[in-house]
Amino acid sequence: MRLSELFTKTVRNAPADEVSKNAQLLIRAGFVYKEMAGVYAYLPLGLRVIDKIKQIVREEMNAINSQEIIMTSLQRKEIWEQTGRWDDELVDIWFKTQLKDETEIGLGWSHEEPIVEMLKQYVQSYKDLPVSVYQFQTKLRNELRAKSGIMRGREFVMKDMYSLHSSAEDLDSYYNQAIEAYKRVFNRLGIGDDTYVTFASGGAFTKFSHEFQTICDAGEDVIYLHRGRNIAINEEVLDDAMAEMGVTRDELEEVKTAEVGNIFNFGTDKTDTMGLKFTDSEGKQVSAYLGSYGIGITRVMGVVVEKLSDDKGIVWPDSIAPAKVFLVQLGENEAVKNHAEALYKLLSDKGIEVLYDDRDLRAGQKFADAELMGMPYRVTISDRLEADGKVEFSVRKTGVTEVLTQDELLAKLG
RNA sequence: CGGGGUGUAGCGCAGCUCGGUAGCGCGCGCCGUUCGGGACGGCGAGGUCAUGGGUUCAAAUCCCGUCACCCCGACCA
Repeated sequence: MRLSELFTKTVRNAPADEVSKNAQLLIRAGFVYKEMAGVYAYLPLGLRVIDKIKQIVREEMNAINSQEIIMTSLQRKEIWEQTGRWDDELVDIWFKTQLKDETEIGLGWSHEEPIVEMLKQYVQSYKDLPVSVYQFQTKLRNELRAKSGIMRGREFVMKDMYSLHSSAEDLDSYYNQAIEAYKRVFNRLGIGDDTYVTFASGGAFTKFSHEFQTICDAGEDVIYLHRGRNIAINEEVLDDAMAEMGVTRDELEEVKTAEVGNIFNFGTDKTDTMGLKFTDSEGKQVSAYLGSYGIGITRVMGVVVEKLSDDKGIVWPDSIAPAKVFLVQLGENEAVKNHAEALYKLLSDKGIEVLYDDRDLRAGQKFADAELMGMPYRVTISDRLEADGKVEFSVRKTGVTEVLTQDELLAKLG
């Protein structure tokens, strides 16, 4: 991608009404555009990040035999009335509207009920189980107050997965597979070290659910952490979980976190009320066991920006950076230009993504933009280096800079 | 939803107290000099002063309403 052709541009000042670090940096760097409070559009660079996060999640969900689908945003009132969750008293974040014929409908803030309803049509026998489906969906929630930039909006992208099983044991086993898959996801996203599987409040079938909480000052949750034993507990279930795990309050460290994922065992709670039954091997009708598993895709993006940026801008991990290399061409000298073009082509042909700064700007502006946008590596080609055909290689995260031959560069990027 | 604050050019801001035809910086366009850390000079474009009403000879400025946005709190399946 050539910066000369990219329609977005960087700006020095963030909008005054944007306070959160993630939104300030993402807006300044041209990754997102604010449509209204809590509602952000994703521009070319931001979309690339979203797509990469999705792809990592997709690979890990596919690896545990889940199948990707897309449910709908428009949802039927009747489905939600089955579990009582159409009620504004119970769910206060509904966006509701109506069809031209005045049929009341809701805009999807979650998809548990619709998914269960949909699966009723396909699950009749124990032979149809287990089944796991997931989707990337734009969730719409009428939050009273949006805040923290893209970390808590009224419209956001979430990966939600649902699994149905013929027994509690089978669900447990899958639930544990999902925990491991989630750990791999957060490791690959570059926040694994600070992300903890956390005890949170459960439901009718289990004492606890599990949240994936990432240490982050901009987060909204507080958890209690035992780093040595790798135990994390949400404050809402602190007493119960401490008893369960045999730890005391003074062994635990209080930290601020952002919830980047959660998994929940519904047992047969929802399938009972919604009537999702299958025929077991003895010919009896029984309710299926349901698990649900979420990851906030756009929230994770915000958390990564919050955690990994520095005073100069964003620092993307390799795995989700819009491009691996920010290629800077300094000056309009023919030889330099040709060299930069050739390197752009060479790297691109090798499958290395390059953001090529071919704009006619001064060095300072290009370097400042490179740092703001946060590609993992910067490669500079200039008059000064052209004599011996070398390039400058700089690591965004550490700032370490060295002059390399092309072969050395390729080795670094390989 | 309670409390507080802010709306003036694409972005950041001044002007409002004390009414008199709207200004600065960045960005943008053209010309020239510059060119490895956000250059400099010259010329130029760009504004229903959030919005509706009121007061007045005259409103960005004063009064009333509305909307939007931000912060704190509450809320967060």
